[in-house]
Amino acid sequence: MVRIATWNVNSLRARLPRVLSWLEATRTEVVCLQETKQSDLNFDPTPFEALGYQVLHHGDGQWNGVAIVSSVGLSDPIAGFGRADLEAGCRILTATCGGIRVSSVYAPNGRALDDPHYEVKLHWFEQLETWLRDEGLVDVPHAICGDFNIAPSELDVYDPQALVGMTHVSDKERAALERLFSLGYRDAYRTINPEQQGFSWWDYRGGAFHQNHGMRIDLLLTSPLLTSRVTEAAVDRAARKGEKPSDHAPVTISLID
DNA sequence: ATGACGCTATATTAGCGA
Repeated sequence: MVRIATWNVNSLRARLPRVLSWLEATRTEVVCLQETKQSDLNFDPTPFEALGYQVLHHGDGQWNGVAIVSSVGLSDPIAGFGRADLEAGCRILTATCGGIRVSSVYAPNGRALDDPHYEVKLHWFEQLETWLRDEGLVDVPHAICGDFNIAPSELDVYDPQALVGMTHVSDKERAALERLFSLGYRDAYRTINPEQQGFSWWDYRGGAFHQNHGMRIDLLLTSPLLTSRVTEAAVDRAARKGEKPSDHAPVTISLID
């Protein structure tokens, strides 16, 4: 059995103690991190290695930044979409862990429907789709894990009415996700839990977590060869509690061998 | 509620997140 988790940590520097204690407590085999907010030059693998993990980091400064932490091997990395001219802010990193291709992704936010960043977001998903096709990744065991900044359906937000006209729930964003499903990928949490709400992000403001005013935007998309192996999918709400939490909780899937 | 909260940068406010 192998577990794969995804966790937007909102600064790995600020969250390092929590991330390390979570790894120690759960011993999750593969963990994809997003928003490390570090450059590769400043990234220190030592504390992960001290716990028996390998780690790869892809970041260039203050914003974004993704990493993969693994105790079951970490090889054949691809940073970004594999070409410097396609790079868009260090938002995707791929490697092989225990025979599974694993991508840690941090999709652009979009900000607002009438903001230029919204088009950047949609374009990034087009690039992702093209890259997945070119690499043929849907035909191998592959998990795309990360903060997609899209809530797949109305079930995945606390109040659909309150979010009309906002990003994360628009038709174009959801269509971008649907195109990944059309390739053959599946939303592992929703496949295992067809009707259960499993929010993974709650705003820091306004007591959103305690009111469970959240969204499910952190997803693990599995290729067919992996979907058939998924036995569990769960959000670790406890990791959103306590002192200095990220505004995201980790989401974990379990795979049979 | 043009709000809240938290993180970062050669900072003492502004940009960004979702």
